[in-house]
Amino acid sequence: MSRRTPKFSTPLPRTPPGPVRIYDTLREKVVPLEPLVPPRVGMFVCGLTPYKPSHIGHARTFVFFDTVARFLAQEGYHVFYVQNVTDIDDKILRVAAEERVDFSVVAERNFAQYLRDMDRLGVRSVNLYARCTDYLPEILEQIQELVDREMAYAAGGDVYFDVSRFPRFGALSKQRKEDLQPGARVEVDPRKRSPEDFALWKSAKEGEPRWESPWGPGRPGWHIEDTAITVNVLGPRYDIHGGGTELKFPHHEAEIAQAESATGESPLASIWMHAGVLTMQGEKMSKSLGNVLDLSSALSQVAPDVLRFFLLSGLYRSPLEFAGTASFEEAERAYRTLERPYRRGEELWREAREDGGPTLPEEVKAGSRRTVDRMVEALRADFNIREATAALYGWSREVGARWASVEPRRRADLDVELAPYRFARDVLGYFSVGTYAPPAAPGDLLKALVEDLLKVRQRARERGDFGEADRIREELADLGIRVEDSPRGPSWRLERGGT
RNA sequence: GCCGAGGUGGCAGAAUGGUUAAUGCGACGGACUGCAGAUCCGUUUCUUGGGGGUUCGAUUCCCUCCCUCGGCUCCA
Repeated sequence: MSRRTPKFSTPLPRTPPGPVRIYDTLREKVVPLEPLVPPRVGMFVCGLTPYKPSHIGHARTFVFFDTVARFLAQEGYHVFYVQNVTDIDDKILRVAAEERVDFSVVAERNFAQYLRDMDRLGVRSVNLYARCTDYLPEILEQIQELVDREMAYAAGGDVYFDVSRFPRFGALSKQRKEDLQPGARVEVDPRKRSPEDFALWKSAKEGEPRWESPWGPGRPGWHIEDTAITVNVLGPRYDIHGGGTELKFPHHEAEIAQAESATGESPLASIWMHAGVLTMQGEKMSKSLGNVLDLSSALSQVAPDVLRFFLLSGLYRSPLEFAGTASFEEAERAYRTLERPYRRGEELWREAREDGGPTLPEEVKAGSRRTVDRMVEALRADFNIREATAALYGWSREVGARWASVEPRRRADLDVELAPYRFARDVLGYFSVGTYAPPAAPGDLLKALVEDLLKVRQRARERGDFGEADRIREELADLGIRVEDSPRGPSWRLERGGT
């Protein structure tokens, strides 16, 4: 596949080539994406530590980077997207100890749940989920390399990275060593030579899981797995590193220090992307603060497609405020006003004639193309999803009037009119993610009964007995069956949570 | 204290050194409908946190003050 080849099942208007521009935290400006080995793009995003079920704050980051990967693929890049899974760490051990089970039970249970939730949200672009515990040889090798180069030192079974040997430490987060407040939030380990040093290897305490190492039995520190994984999977340098903004310091600084010291190559990642946090009542949603909404609870309150839409609203770099149910309700209304015309268009497409070419006026075809162009341009400008969505709203107004009529249509025309929606579907994941439970799977018996009732109602309407007609409609509504009249006759569907 | 990101209409939330500051939600009016819904059309509200500066012109650039959020070794 060459660059710029659309991946769509239906032809999409060609958008003129142009670079994707992304804000790079390290350089503090928007820079063009220039892959090291075009058209390949290597992308790594810091994954989660599955010690608890994940929440909608995590989902924001991962839904966003899923969209990044989808868009880059749409732009013709061959994306390889890696996410790590920190399946061994202090908190997992703590939970495992409480439950009296092996740490892997806790990690695998929560990770499996995470995968199910991500699947429901339409996150499907990750090519490799790399578990820390699957990379012990690579981790040990990288630590050894750092020790050999005297960038790290062993101390009582632990191994620490010597930050004083890496002057660029702090470049990403713009922190100067002297400005840091050691111990501001976390106790300083007395075995470190300097407070800013960080652990590469932690010696095993009594009863803890352990792996053998030249420094004694223990387990990897928090930061080392990511670079051991990326150096081996993506190489010493790669194109995009993503993660939540709160990981900038110290985690991403540590990654840079480790990888660049171990490989001697720089920069580790060409572009550092940071997704803003999800806040709740003005505070970061955080597992440790406890102000979290678990993904599974969220998905019991709101349809997955609406949740995805909500998480993608707003600029990815800014904080996104979650105001509880009100946020979901507003997102739902906003999303459905896009979804309704899309569904209508696809329905018309299914009913349309297959033969013949497009008959739409040129300005309609141009309008469709302009809309897609505007969406592509918005996404190329540092993933402005909001602007891309605004373009789709504009297009919805245009097709809304045409699609209200009952004239017969051609598929070729509808392909043109649907192109902007299909772009949103494929790239942003709108309209393609699960909606409320039974989408419309009424049994045959129910179907027959409802259709019969609607015939009775139609006869009542025809003889002007609107009282009876409305009564039938209301009674059906009470049963969760929604009836709507249109020039094409009545239609009905099961409401959310309906029969 | 230090670093970073922000403060835009009733709400959410974009954008730009220069015509009337997107878009959505809400509200109001109209068309369509027996009614409702959906759809379409129109209206509604901000002069862009306070102050100062640069400029022919700033919401957009600079300075300063106030406030919010994130980070300063648990965190997506």
